[in-house]
Amino acid sequence: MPTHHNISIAVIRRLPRYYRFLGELMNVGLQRISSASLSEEMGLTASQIRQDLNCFGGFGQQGYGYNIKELHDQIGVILGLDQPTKAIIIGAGNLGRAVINHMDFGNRGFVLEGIFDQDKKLINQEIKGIKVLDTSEIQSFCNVHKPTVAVLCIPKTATEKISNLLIECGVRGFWNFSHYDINSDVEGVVVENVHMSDSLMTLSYRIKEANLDK
Amino acid sequence: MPTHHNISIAVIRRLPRYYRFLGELMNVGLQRISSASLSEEMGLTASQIRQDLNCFGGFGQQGYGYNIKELHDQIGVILGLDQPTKAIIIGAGNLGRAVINHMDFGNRGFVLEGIFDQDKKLINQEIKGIKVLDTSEIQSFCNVHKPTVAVLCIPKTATEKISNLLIECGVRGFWNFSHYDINSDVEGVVVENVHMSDSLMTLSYRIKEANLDK
DNA sequence: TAGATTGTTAATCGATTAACAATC
DNA sequence: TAGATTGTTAATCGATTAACAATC
Repeated sequence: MPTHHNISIAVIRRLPRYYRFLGELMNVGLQRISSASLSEEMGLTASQIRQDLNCFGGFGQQGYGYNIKELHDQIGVILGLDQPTKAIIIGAGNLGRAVINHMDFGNRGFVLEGIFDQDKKLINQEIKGIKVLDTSEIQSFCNVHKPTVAVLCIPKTATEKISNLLIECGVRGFWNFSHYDINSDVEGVVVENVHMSDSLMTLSYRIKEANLDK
Repeated sequence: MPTHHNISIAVIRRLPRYYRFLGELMNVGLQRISSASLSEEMGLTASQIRQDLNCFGGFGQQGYGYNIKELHDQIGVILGLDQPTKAIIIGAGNLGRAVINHMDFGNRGFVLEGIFDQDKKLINQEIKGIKVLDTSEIQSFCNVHKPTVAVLCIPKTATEKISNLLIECGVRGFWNFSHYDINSDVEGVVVENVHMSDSLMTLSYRIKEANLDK
């Protein structure tokens, strides 16, 4: 079981990308690949690939390269995809429903166990076989099911209050789609802020810059 | 008009966050703020804030700090939010519809002008007042409307072909939600890969790591 | 064995932080 | 003027890249 500490966030953010590319190569039927070939495939340096992988152990073999399936599966284990983490989602509006229907939680290391909303029209509806519960039931649900992670698809005005409640209820991680930055000064609480709007504005800047010369 | 070159991507990615925080402070009715106060608010160093802002010019005043509204609006201009870029969206499934309904394109520097899907059941439906067109009409639509950006909410299997078509049609930027990495070796084409799955797997890793000691 | 390619150390590069003179 | 705070240069830190000995 890999228990590697102090891995930089830059490396961690590249892991899912390695996982994805190796998965493709696997599907294509390839057995082995060198860091040089993979670097060409992925558009980064062979050095970086070897450095990254060596944070977690020697997966390669001198003179041979890396076994694609083995490396793919190992990265899956490093990411924790084999030990599903219990998750709930707060907010079943447009975005929440799209996340529920679109995301393959099972293959990303999570199992979705609860959906909450405050809208009376949504409560008791079923989405992907899970019944939408009233947000007032979050606390009692958490006491029973003890989810580790909450996906937040709620307006920014509600995020601070809800995230504090959830931390009290034992939630240890947030996948946060709201436009509010959760500041997790609480020990052991992890936040992944998605901030789609920020991403879109970044594109706006870069489009403009790319066309300055024209 | 700001025409600043060679700004690092790290700085650019912080701009929307500054914009967001300054917007909040503005709404609260504040007039001015020092880099020191803003750094506390945002959880980064005052040095970094001053460095970042100085990439684009001297917005502050010694002994006083920054005028919140002025700085907010300037960053908006830097991001290009005042000159809306024409966009189309390809894919009106769960995710596509959520993006259309949920994203405030108008306040993020874009105007959504077209929606495309290949599903006969969706074609001719209206979403947010825009009629869904068949993907076969992309080319003729682009000839007339000349959109600059395409939002891709399609499966990864379709992404390479569609993105090549769009580049031929004059599209210069992609907001890509598919699990395929568009490689924009084409001069002047900008890609913002969203990769929600990667984000989720990153959370899986970090949750696991944060709880190793337990 | 010879060739290939890793794992790992050292060098480089870039980004962040600290310091302080300039100035409002 | 004195105090505050910026703009900017210099120092530090960390991440990426290059190089090469180890080894399959």
